[in-house]
Amino acid sequence: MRLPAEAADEAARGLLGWRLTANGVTVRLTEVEAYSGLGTDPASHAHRGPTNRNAVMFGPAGRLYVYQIYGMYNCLNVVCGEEGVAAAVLLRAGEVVDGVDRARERRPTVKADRDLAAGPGKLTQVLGLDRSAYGTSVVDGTGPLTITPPPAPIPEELIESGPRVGVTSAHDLPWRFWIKDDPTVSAYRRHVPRRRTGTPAHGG
DNA sequence: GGGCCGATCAAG
DNA sequence: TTGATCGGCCCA
Repeated sequence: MRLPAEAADEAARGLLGWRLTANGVTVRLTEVEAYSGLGTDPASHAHRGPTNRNAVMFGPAGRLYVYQIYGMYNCLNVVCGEEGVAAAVLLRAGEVVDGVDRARERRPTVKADRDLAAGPGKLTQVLGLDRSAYGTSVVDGTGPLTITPPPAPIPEELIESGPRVGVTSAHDLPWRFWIKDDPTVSAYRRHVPRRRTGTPAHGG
């Protein structure tokens, strides 16, 4: 894979099937999302320009952008694109292929193995990672998370795409990618704006 | 300095 | 469908 050279969506597709290893657990990546950089993608955390939080996105490719969400979960992104572009791939879900015991210790409430890493917060939890991994490299072996390519690339016809999850803008952009029919892919939920008064949320 | 809300998850 | 829980970012 040519992480630095590729646009966010190409890097995202290319990462499907890769193995993520950290703290005794290995996950096969089954779902990702692409986020483009400054000015081009309103859903990207880098959209409004560099801040203390997103600074790593503006640096070289192959480093981890970790952010906390909803006060209690962390999400993993791999920075891609040329330095200064600030694009990244959100690692959304995967299948635990090694270290299932340790994974279950970290997520004691889970029932089926396929749910161990079936979402971005879950994936981070299972790998035993948090914001302390911010800025570390996944490509030079110095960081807690390492990535290795699949035995064979995922065939094009097994890759599906659609709108990103929980994203309020750019719903026309099919920048969520997943492996067709894989049971570990997170359930898609269309973004629903927080409702002020008693308007029914269902219908249609 | 204050207020709002999010690239989520699990339980009812 | 909803509560948990808090940092980042906008506005004043």
